[in-house]
Amino acid sequence: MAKNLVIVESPAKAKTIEKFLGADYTVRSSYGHVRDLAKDGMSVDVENNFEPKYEISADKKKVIYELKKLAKDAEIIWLATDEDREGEAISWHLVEALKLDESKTKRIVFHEITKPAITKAIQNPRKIDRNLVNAQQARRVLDRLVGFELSPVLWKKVRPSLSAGRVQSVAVRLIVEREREIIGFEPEISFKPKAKFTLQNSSTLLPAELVQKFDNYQEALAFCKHCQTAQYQIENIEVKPGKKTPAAPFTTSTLQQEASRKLGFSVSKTMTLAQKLYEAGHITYMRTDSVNLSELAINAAYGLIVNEFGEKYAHSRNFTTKSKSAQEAHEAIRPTYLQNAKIDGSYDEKRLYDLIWKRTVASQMADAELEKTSVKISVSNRVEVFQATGNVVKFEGFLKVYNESTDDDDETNPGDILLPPLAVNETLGLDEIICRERFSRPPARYTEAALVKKLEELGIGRPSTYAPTISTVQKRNYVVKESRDGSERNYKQITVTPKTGLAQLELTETFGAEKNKLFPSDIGMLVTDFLTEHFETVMDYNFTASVENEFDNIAQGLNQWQAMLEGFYGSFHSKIEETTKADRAKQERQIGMHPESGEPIYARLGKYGPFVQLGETSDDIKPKYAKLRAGQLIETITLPEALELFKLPRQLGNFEDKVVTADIGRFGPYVRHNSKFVSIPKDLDPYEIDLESAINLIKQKREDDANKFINEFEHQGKTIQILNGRWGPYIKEGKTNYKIPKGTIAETLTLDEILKIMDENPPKKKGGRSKK
DNA sequence: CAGTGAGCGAGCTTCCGCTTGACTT
Repeated sequence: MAKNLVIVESPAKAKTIEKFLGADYTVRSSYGHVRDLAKDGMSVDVENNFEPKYEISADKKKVIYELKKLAKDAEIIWLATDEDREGEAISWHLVEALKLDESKTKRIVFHEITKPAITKAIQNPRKIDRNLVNAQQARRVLDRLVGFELSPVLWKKVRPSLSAGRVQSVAVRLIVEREREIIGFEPEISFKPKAKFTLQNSSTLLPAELVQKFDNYQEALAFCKHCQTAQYQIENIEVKPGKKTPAAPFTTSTLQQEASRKLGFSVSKTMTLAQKLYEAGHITYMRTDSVNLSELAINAAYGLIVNEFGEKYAHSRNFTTKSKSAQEAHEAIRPTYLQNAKIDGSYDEKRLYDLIWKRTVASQMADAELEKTSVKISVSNRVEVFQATGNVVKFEGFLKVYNESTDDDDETNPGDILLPPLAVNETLGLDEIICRERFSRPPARYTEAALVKKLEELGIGRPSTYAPTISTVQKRNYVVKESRDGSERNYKQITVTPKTGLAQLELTETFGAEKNKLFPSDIGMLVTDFLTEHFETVMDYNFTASVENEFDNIAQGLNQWQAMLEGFYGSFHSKIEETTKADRAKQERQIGMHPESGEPIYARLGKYGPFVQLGETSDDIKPKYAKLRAGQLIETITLPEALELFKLPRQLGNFEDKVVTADIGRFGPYVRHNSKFVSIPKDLDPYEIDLESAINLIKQKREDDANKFINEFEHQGKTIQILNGRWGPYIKEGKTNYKIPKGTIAETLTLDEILKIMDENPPKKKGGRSKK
């Protein structure tokens, strides 16, 4: 039995460290937190100094059992959890849960998994920092109080099963407010002429853009008319050196952003892949807020760059974190072995690794040196000037391997834009002017990764919670991630060429198309409004930052954790009591009147979601209802859109003595006949479809269903069918489906074989994990 | 599965941060 037991948080880390430490050390993992506030109820005694009730988490019982056994026989137990608030608390909870003897327990910390770092840590043990632990308890208890007191208010005042919390509610608020900025946005129009000039000594054309812009069509037209006969001359040429510095190595947040922009990965996909890379030993820990690289890594990068690209490409640097909330318990995300430019793995794992490798190497490379040339071109008898810009990369430096993307625009790569040789006072000829109407753009909707970036800037959430938070707000239906088609609009354009003269055109473009963006739902907007009205403090974007400040004070021993909670809870709880007496939150808007009947039309949020209502509820006649379509909001739906909704369902006529209707449901347009549903394909329209096409669809569906049938058996009075489904053959008994194992030939299965399969492949339960 | 939109009421829902798998689609 080993003399020493070392406990870390992650099993992959344990494996690595064990190799460094040798036979006298057993290294095990706690798998994160082992104890938490008891699962049911508040488990915080607010009457009694916020006494927390902790319990060993259900999934950690076994871990604790194993660790207890090992601890009993060890001479020294080294608690090597992460060096941050949560890590310190894990160590303390381990002491409590394992009932460790303080005299044989030591606390050690290291930020990087290298042999010198670990050896040094072993030589410098300390005691558990109780102040830091208390800061964590304050954080934990505050989050429980906020979440478990706010959520029930929502159940009563809005709808059951909703949730609110310090992090998720602010995340939703960001999306709601951004949407409202977009709704209220009035685009400003402008006209900015772009020209191409001919040169005397060269056949290449010189592209240039007017520095000024016009804010109405008449001014733009007057300018373009003038340009037909104007003289053009180079007024001056300015050459400015510039440089570009590589971005810092990846943190969780920047990795998520770049993987989203460059590879199109969702935040959770990035994390799943990174976890795989980490477990395979390819990269360092992937949940980190640090941009720090170990000395070992910096040296390895230097050697590699000198070797690969030459000495002048190498530039060792260490980056400092901008984020104030960073706790920096780990290194930045980097390849474990930089010499491995390629690894084995799935296609996406390789792509993510490649991104990490390039970003890390580039961060240790020289600045790129650029040269920006700016040429001003005067227009005779006008004050406006055209400008041509050229960009030349004089020395590519880090750009040789990597260039960071931005959210704003597609044109991010500063490739060379070469200008032909030019001289001051040189006269130019006009080849073409295109002056098109431009519309200013509203702020962009958040992508998942852009939301993570914003949350990090506000200090809200941690690397381990960004991905879960994004999935929570979607699970609660506060937010949907969607792609939406844009709409069309007209724009004016004036073109001038020497040959064809001046032409005025009216053209169309699509705008506002969105891909994988976050949109708020009606319920998300309602909950946000309700919470901001009653709980301004918690919903404030600075709430987390200010409580973090107080946690820091506790960690430094300047304040007592219960005292801090007392200060918060008093006013918070009285707000809760107050709100319990407040009115139910509801969302209702009168859109207008029906143009023929004069009945009022409302948009409302009901039990089953948002809908429009035609007529008053109090009338003797029942009002007519229709559900809102995906993408429509109570806040923005218009009268014509509402009228359109009432046109469905349409009765198309009778087929086989049963009525045929067309409507749009959750899964898109459908035709219904004899309580059977048939999807309407994209090329047909539920508003237009006639009885004949609908009958064809029904007949087609029947034929498909007939092909679906493979076999049928009777067993104990029940019918068991073998059917062809979307994912191959399956067994159907009543309403339950059973999977058939791969490689089984469904056509020849006997009843006995089928019963055996049904027995071995029980149907999955609905609604996720059932709790005991 | 996609019709619903009144009311009653039992029993339930919920937080954030650490970690992995075990799941489905």
